[in-house]
This record gives sequence, C-alpha cells and structure tokens, in this order.
Amino acid sequence: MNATTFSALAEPNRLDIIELLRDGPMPVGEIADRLELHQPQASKHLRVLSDAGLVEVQPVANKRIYKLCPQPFLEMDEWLDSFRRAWEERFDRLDDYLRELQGMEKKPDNGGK
Amino acid sequence: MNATTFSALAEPNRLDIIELLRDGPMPVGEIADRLELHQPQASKHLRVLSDAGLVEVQPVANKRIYKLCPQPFLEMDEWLDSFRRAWEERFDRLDDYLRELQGMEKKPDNGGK
DNA sequence: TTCGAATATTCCTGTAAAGGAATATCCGCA
DNA sequence: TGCGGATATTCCTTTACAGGAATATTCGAA
Repeated sequence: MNATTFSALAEPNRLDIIELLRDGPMPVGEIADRLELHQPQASKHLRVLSDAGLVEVQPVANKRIYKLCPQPFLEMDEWLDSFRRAWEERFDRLDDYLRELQGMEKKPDNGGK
Repeated sequence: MNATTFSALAEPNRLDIIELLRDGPMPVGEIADRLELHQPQASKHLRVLSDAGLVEVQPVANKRIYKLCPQPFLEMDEWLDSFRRAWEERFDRLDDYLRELQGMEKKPDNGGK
C-alpha cells in the first residue's frame, strides 16, 4: 500500500472531489462550482489526484472530464483485507504480547501450572 | 469519511507503524527499533496516530503498548463500499455525462419515451 | 487566423509538519 | 525518596504544500 494514495486523500477538498466524482465523471468547471472552489485550485487538486492515479482525464470538446480510477480503491480494499484477517485471529491480543514478555524473561516454564 | 484518517496515514513512517501493529500490540521501543526510527520520532508519530483514533495505548509497567483501533478501518471499509456500489451501476459511464450534456442543450423532453 | 470558453500553470506568501537534539516526565523498585 | 528504564515533549530549522492572483495554454467555431 502506497502512502501517496493517502496523501492525495488527506486534503479535505480533494477528498470532496473524489466523493463528488463517485456520482459520475465531471468537467473541471462543474467540480469547482459544486465545491465552491476557484477554478485554479480545482485544477491543482485534480493534478495531484491524477498524479496519484486516483483520477483520469478525458478531453471532450474544450472540456476535460475527470473520472475516478478503480485501481487505487481496489488496492485499498486489499490492504484493509490484511487487517480484517489480522483482526479475526489476534485482534485485541494484548495478552499475547504479555505472554511474550514473560517468555523473554528468566521465568522458566512452570509446566503450565 | 474523515480526511484526518488519511492524513495520519499519509506519512510513510506512520503507515509503516500501522502495518507493523497489524501483527499485534507493541511497545514504543520495539516499534522504533524495528522501523529504525529514533524514539522521539516514533513517539511523535504515535501521537498523531493516536489523535486520529487509529491506535490506542495501554500502559504495562513502565512500558506503553500501542495497538490498532478497529473503527477507522471499518469506516474506511464502508467508505470504499460506497464506491464499489457506484462502480457497479455507473462505473465508466462517460456516455452518461455526454448524454447529460445533450439534455442540457436545446434537446426537448421527449416524454420519457 | 482570431476569439472566447475552459482549463492549466506560474509566482508568491503563509503555514503546517517532519526530523534532530536536548530535556522533561512517568513509573516501579531498592 | 532517589534511581534508571521507557517514553513524551519542547525547541529549532527546513521543507512541502495550500490558497490567491495573474497569466498561459488549449481547442472549437466563425
């Protein structure tokens, strides 16, 4: 999992853009309008999102339509999966760690008693 | 979905910490050792992660054991869900947008036919 | 080719955040 | 109560990044 993806989503306006694009592809102007951003800032944020591979652009006439790219989302999903799995087994296993500590020290195996 | 979560994960070292904690709770010293961080930086990153609600601390003797908090991950999962759903219906529907454009123009309502 | 709409880029400034080094704090124990 | 290990905090400096304003670029149409 790449920190770049999170970095791109860390900025509130960019997160808003992503969530807006969830409803479908959209040209820059409309994005700026809906989110009440100045056009240059919208373009700049879209640039960052694009560099991070989160969105993709497709020119139509004199507009540039931006849309989401699925892959980073899929990667995030797989990443979350690894945590889900860890959860099931050793979730809150603080005691596991404590047990490790005990083992580390001189304490000899007391035969389970 | 909160940008704070992404912000916390946007820093490579913090992302490493999170992935390290996936294997179980761990005291600061061990985290610092394994990731080759200086202890103060480790503490500082853990502070950020803690403020973001991604980790939780539990004191044991003179150590402080950090562990993951499930909730932000669950929230991220739900968030991803909203995209998965959007995918299924209107994924790449660029043509939807183009159709909208057409509709916007003089094209009269055709009676829902 | 010229014009205008739509969009991208540049320059500037303020600010938030990260690492390094030093230091403070906390806690169990002798 | 004082000590030492473990951890947190502070101060400082450097750098990355966001917004504002102005400007450059692109593309289609006349």
